[in-house]
Amino acid sequence: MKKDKTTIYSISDLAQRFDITTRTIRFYESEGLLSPKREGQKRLYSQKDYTTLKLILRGKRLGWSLAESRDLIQMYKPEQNNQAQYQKVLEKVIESRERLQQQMNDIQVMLLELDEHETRIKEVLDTKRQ
Amino acid sequence: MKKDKTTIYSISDLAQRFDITTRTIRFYESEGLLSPKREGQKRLYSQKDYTTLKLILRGKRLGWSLAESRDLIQMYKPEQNNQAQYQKVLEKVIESRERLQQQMNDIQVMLLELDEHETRIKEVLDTKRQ
DNA sequence: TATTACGTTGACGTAAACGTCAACCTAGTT
DNA sequence: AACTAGGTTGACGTTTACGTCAACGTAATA
Repeated sequence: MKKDKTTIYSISDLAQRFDITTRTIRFYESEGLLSPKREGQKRLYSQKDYTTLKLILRGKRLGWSLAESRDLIQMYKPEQNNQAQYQKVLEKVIESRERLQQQMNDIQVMLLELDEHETRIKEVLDTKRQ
Repeated sequence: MKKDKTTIYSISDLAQRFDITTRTIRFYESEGLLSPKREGQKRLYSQKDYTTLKLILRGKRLGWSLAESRDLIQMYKPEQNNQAQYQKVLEKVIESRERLQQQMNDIQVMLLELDEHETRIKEVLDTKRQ
């Protein structure tokens, strides 16, 4: 079963696939990050919802707040019809990109420091060995 | 005044330079991330403390918890004397690197999606213009 | 000597992001 | 009909990372 457009997930389905709790998923909805269809009471998640969740969790791994992820999600929604709206979205794109580039930079610095530290340690271990 | 080894900072000095509050700095100390010298009651921060703070804030920008940053800081301390300790540090180095690489990957995906979205929007704006 | 600047230690408050019940509904199975 | 598996909505609790007082100390300056 691959991700064709008609695939539908239950809440526990998603919880399992992403290794989070159903409580978390409902919480994201209450915060305006998700808005699944309903069948009676039960929530039905589409492929789009799945993608949105993936985006949220990616954001979390990068330390983005739910509010920030919600903004991103809004940005990707095709509700913007007039020119002014588009301009705002383009500005948001730039902001997000800048944030991500700062994070990239931070990561590179951290990786460099890790490398240096590793080298130092291995040198100590080597000299000890003689 | 550049960063020679003897430069000393007051708490409000650091707060200004990093644009955080003194409360925050004291909080980091209470959580075991900093341990400045004292002059009577007053805290005196060395160049090492400065560097540690920089590391903490870099971690924050990447969504690392204070506990994680504290582990990193511990890792960089030259207290480890026996082989087993060094081995543990090397493992930690690997873990940290993996985490950072995951984050790098997440960033690249996000940047790609931003690019695609920007392109789509600009296409719409272009076709509208005709 | 009084004020001002800068620092200190509690103690309590708060926002974000959930966890943890409890009480309930519903559809299918024994 | 009773049970089980999954789902629902509150409501309250918890952790992290600080903010916000209050009450006090100390050193330099007016």
